Amino acid sequence: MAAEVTELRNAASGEAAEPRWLSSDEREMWMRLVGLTILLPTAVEAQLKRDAGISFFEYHVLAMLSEAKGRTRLMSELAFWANSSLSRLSHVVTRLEKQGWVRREACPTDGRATNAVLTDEGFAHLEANAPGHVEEVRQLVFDRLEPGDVAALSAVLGRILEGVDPDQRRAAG
Amino acid sequence: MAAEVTELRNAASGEAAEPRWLSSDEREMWMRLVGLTILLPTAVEAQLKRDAGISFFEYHVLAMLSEAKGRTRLMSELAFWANSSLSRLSHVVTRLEKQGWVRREACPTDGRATNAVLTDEGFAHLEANAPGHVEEVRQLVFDRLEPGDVAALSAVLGRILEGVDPDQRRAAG
DNA sequence: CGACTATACTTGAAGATTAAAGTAATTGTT
DNA sequence: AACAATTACTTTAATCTTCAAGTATAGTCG
Repeated sequence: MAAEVTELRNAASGEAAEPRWLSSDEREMWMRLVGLTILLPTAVEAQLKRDAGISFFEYHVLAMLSEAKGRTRLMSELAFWANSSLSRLSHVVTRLEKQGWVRREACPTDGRATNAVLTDEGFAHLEANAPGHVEEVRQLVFDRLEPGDVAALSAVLGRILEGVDPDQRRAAG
Repeated sequence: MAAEVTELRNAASGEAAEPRWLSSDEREMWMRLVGLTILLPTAVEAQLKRDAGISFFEYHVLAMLSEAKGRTRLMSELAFWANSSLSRLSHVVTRLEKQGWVRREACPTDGRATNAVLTDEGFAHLEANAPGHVEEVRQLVFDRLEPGDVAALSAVLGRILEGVDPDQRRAAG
């Protein structure tokens, strides 16, 4: 009975008795995934910084605004599309406002809310730098994929993303 | 002849005349990849911060040290394995040193170089928190993959990584 | 209607990262 | 051997992000 208790101890509490260590193939994949999460943004950022004087995150914020109708989004919506906390976004929008690329407007229907609006200057800056950016993304990513990889990768990434943020809404910060 | 010149203008300079915009499938995949590079590290970090009081990057540095022979690596080697600039690593090692998890040693064969060494306390801390970390990685990533996904993903990630840092050595910072 | 809680941000300070210089040792050059 | 260039970091300062509060408006419930 004593042995049984030992064996069941963790199972009953919901914890695995023995860690489910990664196999060497899994470990290899994980190392690559970790490397990618650091190196890919860094590489994309280098091009944008050099050619557009802007960070990847700032570019992405402008891009998400440019696609919204009226080039306008609520801060909280924009934060979601930019994978950002509200706090981070607020600081960045302040900077973008100073550059004249974004403007804040009070939301007419909700007194608490703020709309971020892409200005014409902001749109022009985005438009001017989009070709260089997509070319970089192509060279770094898509030119290295084979037919079928896009669909396969997209599906796998989608499944991982679901778990990373189940309710699809990032917490406040 | 005038038209011909126009057509060749950019081709000759090596620039694409018309940007190679992403298709909607490619765009979808890119958005997911961008989301992953932000959300996955954030999620992993949350577990480590909560349970180990350590950042993902710090954990990774300790892990890369633990696998080296003598639990020792040159700063520049460690920076490579941690996907880090030397500057960033230097700051982090200073912090880890203050916590007693890492120690610096002069390299005996090269007066310019510094070895980072994982202390027993550092190893113990890593050992204590590794199970929780791998369990989180399993839940976030591997439990969501189907058979064959590991090999396929690993291959694709490997190809992208080659382009992101062709010489496999990150520049100094 | 009035308190109470929740939502939607904004702000200020603390902590981390990046960028630019600075230091020191080593290697290559003549 | 002397000098320049390179390598391997470290350090300082500027920038950015996160964290913890703070503010104001909007719903909710008695």
